[in-house]
Amino acid sequence: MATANRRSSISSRERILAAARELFAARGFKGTTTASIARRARLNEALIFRHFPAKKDLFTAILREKLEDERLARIIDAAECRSMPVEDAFRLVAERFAEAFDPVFLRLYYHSALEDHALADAFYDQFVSRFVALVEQLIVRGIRECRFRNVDASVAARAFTGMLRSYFLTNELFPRHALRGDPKEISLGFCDLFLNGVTRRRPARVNGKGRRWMP
Amino acid sequence: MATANRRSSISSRERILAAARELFAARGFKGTTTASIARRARLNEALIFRHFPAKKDLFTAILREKLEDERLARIIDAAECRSMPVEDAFRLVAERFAEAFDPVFLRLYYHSALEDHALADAFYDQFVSRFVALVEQLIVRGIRECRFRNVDASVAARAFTGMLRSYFLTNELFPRHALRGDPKEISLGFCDLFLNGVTRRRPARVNGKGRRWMP
DNA sequence: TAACGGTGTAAGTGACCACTTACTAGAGTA
DNA sequence: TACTCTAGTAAGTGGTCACTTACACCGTTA
Repeated sequence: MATANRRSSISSRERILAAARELFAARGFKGTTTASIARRARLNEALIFRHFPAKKDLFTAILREKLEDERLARIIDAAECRSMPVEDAFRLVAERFAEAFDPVFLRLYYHSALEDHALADAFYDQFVSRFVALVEQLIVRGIRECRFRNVDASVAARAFTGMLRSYFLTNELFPRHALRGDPKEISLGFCDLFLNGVTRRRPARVNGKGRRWMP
Repeated sequence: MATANRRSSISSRERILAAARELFAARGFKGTTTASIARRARLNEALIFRHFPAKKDLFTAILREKLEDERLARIIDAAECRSMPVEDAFRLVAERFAEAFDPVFLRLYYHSALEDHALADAFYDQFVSRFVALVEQLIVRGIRECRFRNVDASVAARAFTGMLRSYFLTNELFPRHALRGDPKEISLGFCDLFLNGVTRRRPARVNGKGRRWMP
């Protein structure tokens, strides 16, 4: 510790948080030692306990930061969506989702969900379920405006958000199998599939009746 | 320990595996102690180390069991799908997925994926990626047979499998927000959405042109 | 019956971990 | 200068953990 002497406690607090965020994300709560956090933050382990009464409080502080993230709040703010055609609203929502995606937090989030941490539930309440609800409202509106079929809105909302969530989760956890391409474009591809499905519309030249067409 | 005396080593091995499976699933690898496994299996901790050289070998034994699961192998066996219309193949695949779903294993799997366990990757290679590949082949076939639009098959395959995976994952991790209803029916609902999308087909009475219809 | 091997156990053991204690260094202020 | 307050540290401490050791029990077989 030749140099490091004159450092404000604010910056050391930030350094502890940053180091802890990365380590908790990579190894989970139990898998991360306070000694390793101190090592990565390049400061003494005892300092951690000056700033946070216990290891678990450090963990909750990190999740809480996200709970107060304004960028995330913007995604579930439906205001702008109301004034545009539903189809465009879907595209906007998908793009926003791709923008807000944070791989470090994703890992933290699933770690804490699996470890049954109360804050993961809080995060779900505050963001995920409201995001699903926003999508559901859009679908209901689409049906009312006769643009959408009369589908089950809650199932459809899960389907749409599921495509997005699963895509980002898999890309992060299994990078070897990640889908190549710009995440925003792929998210827009999901929009197209969600809106139109894969089935071909009535073909230009009808050469059969019912559901049986020739290949 | 009044009674328990005459018990075969086979049954104790099974009991160790069963106890470990539940605990690892609930708390992850680091979060589970060998003492707690012994307590749940109602036997002495030292016995665990007679059957498995180390804790991690117990964990890998559990994942390996799944890797050899025949029921899972059936899902990605495309044989039966080839002889039926693509639409029906999708419904079959979705139903099989719902049948094979195992919540205990799901947790184990994501725990090990987050903890960067090599066997999680092996599981992805052996099942998940082959499942996605099967769906992708079905889509390619649907396009070739002119039943499907000319969509990007790999994106569409992720979309379809993502709906299913995300639905089951969320139901397990956030039961308070679980979608009510029979999982098989909901999976079939996803099929419908995937095949047809949400957008309404050309309406019976056309009362406008372009994309702007009246509500 | 005596030696053996498979099944089980109680009691460690050293390593590691979250957290504490008791201390130093220096800046601000009277 | 003397006091105080804050930032920082080295060296514990008690508890927990994965894993080991040494031994008991008992059915089988030579």
